[in-house]
Amino acid sequence: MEHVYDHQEIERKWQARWAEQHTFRALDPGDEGFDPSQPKVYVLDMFPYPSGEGLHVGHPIGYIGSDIFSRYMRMRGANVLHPMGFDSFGLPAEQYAVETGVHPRITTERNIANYVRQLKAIGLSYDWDREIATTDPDYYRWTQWIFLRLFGSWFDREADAARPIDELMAALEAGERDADGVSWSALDEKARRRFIDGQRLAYLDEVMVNWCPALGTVLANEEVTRDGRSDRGDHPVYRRPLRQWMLRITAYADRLIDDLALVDWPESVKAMQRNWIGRSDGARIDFPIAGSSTRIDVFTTRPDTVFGATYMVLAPEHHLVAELTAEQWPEDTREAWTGGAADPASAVERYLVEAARKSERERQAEVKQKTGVFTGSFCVNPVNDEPIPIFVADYVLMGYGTGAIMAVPGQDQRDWEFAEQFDLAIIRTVQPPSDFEGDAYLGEGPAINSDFLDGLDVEQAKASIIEWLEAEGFGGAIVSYKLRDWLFSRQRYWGEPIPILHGPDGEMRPVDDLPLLLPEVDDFRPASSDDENAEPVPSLSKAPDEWRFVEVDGVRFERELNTMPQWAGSCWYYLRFIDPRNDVRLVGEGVERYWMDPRGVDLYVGGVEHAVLHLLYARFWHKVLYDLGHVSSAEPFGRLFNQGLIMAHAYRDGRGVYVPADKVEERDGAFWYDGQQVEQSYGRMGKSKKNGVNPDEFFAKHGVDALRLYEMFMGPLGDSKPWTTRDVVGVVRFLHRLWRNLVDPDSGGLLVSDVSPDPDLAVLLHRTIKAVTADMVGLRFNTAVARLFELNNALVGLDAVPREVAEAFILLLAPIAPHICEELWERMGGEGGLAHVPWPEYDEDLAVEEMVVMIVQVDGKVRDRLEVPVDISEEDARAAALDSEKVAGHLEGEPSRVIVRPPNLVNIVSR
RNA sequence: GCGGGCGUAGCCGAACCGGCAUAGGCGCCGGACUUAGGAUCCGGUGGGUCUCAGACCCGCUGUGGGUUCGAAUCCCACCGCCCGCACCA
Repeated sequence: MEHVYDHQEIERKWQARWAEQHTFRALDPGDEGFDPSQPKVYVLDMFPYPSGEGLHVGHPIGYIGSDIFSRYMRMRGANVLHPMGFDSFGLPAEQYAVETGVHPRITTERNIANYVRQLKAIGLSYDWDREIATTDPDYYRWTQWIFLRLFGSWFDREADAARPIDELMAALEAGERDADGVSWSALDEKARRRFIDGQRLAYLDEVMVNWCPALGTVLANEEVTRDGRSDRGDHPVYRRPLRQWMLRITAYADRLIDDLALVDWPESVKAMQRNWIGRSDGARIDFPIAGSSTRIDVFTTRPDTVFGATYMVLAPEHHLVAELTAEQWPEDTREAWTGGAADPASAVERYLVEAARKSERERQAEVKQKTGVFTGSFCVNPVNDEPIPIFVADYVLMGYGTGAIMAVPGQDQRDWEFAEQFDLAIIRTVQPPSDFEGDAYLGEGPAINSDFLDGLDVEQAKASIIEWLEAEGFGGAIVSYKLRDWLFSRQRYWGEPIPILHGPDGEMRPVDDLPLLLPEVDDFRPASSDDENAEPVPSLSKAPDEWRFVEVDGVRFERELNTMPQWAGSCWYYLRFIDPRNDVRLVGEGVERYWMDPRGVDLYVGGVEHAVLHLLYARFWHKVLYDLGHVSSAEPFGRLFNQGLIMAHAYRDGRGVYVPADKVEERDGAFWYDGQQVEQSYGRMGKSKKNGVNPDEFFAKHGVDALRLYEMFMGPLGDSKPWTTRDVVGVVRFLHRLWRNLVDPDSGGLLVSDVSPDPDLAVLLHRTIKAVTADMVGLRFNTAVARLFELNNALVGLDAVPREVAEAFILLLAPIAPHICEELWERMGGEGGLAHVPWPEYDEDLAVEEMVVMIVQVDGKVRDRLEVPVDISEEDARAAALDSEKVAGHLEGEPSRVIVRPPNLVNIVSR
């Protein structure tokens, strides 16, 4: 028994050979050996952040799936680009640096080396010559370059596209455009600059941010917990305005929605993106203030209900709050409206202080209990001149619509609740059905109490009132979005420096000499404080003065000290893989067109957690680059696939402490660890739950091919499913069985001969080729593996496997379990490895049996099975079925009908 | 509340178009090999009945309806679960 399957030696041998021979190098047009007649396929994984913990077996499932597809497409002859790199800027390395003083660059390099080792151990067929890291200056040089394109562009609404800002300036100077209604020639230099800077796709603006003094940085909304504390470290987070870099993603809102029609993505991801962008069509209505030129502009999706507007609400941050706060309470002010204050100013003041103290999360947690206060002022309903009291309440958000609403309690549940609480009038303007029992009525119905709208249905009433508003100058149809511009600056060290110089007078200049390297600092600690009023201080303010200050034309400029968020590098990395060493361009034009035109990346595999942010940001950048002529496809990722998570059971003892999952035993329907009963739970695999499976141990025991097979065989690639160590033995047996079927254990010689397969085996082989081929394209690797199991089982006990069968089998399995297949292929005389050996073809005639089983049903129940020729005629099938004795026993009298579907089925209807 | 998706055996799952429900794997049962085996190999595995190497019958895809000769598949209602968003006017 010398010649058994030794996975370790085989893996070492073939992984070394792939590396040596650059087996998976992707050839570009013009490269030696490049075949322009073949189609191109760009297969991309979402590149990882190289964390210090390395990979566990749950991580690579998507990589294995995309690798199988890549290997399959190579065998199909396609030119395959399948690269890997690292999204290596980010907080953990910086945090680690704060704790240990080790420079993030060192940590990052170390972690990347470990990741590369682990990924290579899985046998993934990346073109490692194209490896990139977002922290590499040769890479982030181009991230900075793209930022400068954003800075140097504006969004032309008429063209619905970004254009270089020089073209805007030329048009202004030529008098073809004006600056928001003001003639260009009427503006001084500073005003002109302010206007231009306000038009850029990358611009500075004062916005509300999540400020965490303890961490010394602003945080993205996703980094703040529901109770208004920092996700990392659980520190308090405050809302405050701050001047920050913003990217004008909102200009692309409609294109980001519309172009989802161009891509083959999961419907759920498209839905999430649409939802995030949150387009809603409605109207703006301006409510005049009596005796003033001021108007309150509101956004509503239900302009048809305007006759039912019984009060107004401004968000606490609304710019008109101060102006509309009256000196004294009007006579008919109710007690519930005042908050118990002596005058409107103090009531509003007190309310604003409270509202500001609350985080957005806290605000949302108070959905049940509405709060608010009367300003003492009224506006006028333009449709009927009724006075309407104006309130300030934080259930209206400044960030959506206009930050002010007309409240229509009759048709809005939130307004209803507020109205009940504050004793405000409720007027229904849509007639609910007679059996309606709820509060606010949101459904269809004829308009009532609405003057000239009465009797119209909702859609007609909307159209009618919008026409009226436009005619009378009180507003009109508008569109509102939930999407906001992208807050792009961070006060962190470990990110791309923003390449801008600030001069006196607010002048900004781009840094053209890229890359702008991160300066060295002694201390990576962010400026931390427990004072909520502390000013945010970027880490780069600790850079030496030589870096911070630059003299340009005799004037002292200061460098921008904020860095970019982690999303920046991942917004365009798929482009750099195409041309990773180009030092004159982001990506060469010819190769970019070859790999990206017309649908972009052909298969993009990654986790659904990136459904919105990464994928939306990347699409935005891509569209800007497209508008400016740097890329040739409208969308970056033509086909997206989300792999499912590998889940695992975890176990906790009586104290709630996790115990090692691999040491837990099941007995009598309960789970036991070390003599005591433990409780089972289910969730993501992870170190803290002690339910992770170490890949190194797995490889040592069963091998990489077993891991790849197992993870693909568990179930559909897109589903989340539980890791069950017990089940692994199935694929291990499969591999040993395969080896035994082809290799003589005594001599090590091949059990393969040049005989033809018998007809049954030939049919099975060709059916398997057909099925596996279809599964490869559809990424249904679980069923592909099942088919290969069947074929393998059919070879058991043969004295010799027909060569034709053995070769095809190895080729079919090769993308999934490449190591054992390379070894067997070589032993069978194949030369040069099998990465580019043509995929087996099936013969449709051979995939069909001559005789098949036809089922005979009586009233839909199977009563007999008959062996019939595949090409049986309808008449013969009917006759054979009616001839069946078993059928006769279930028939009384003449059948009323006979359905014949040769050669599969005959259904006899007795009734 | 809104949006997306799912429910098949003891477990993971298969079944592109409506046509033999449960392929493949695990587990379990039996056998072989063996000093032994939780290793490996071979066979069986929805339930029931009988005259038990076989035959016959029945049931079955979360629940209840509908369409159809025929439904896991299509339609309606309900129940349960997962994911995302959520005071978005």
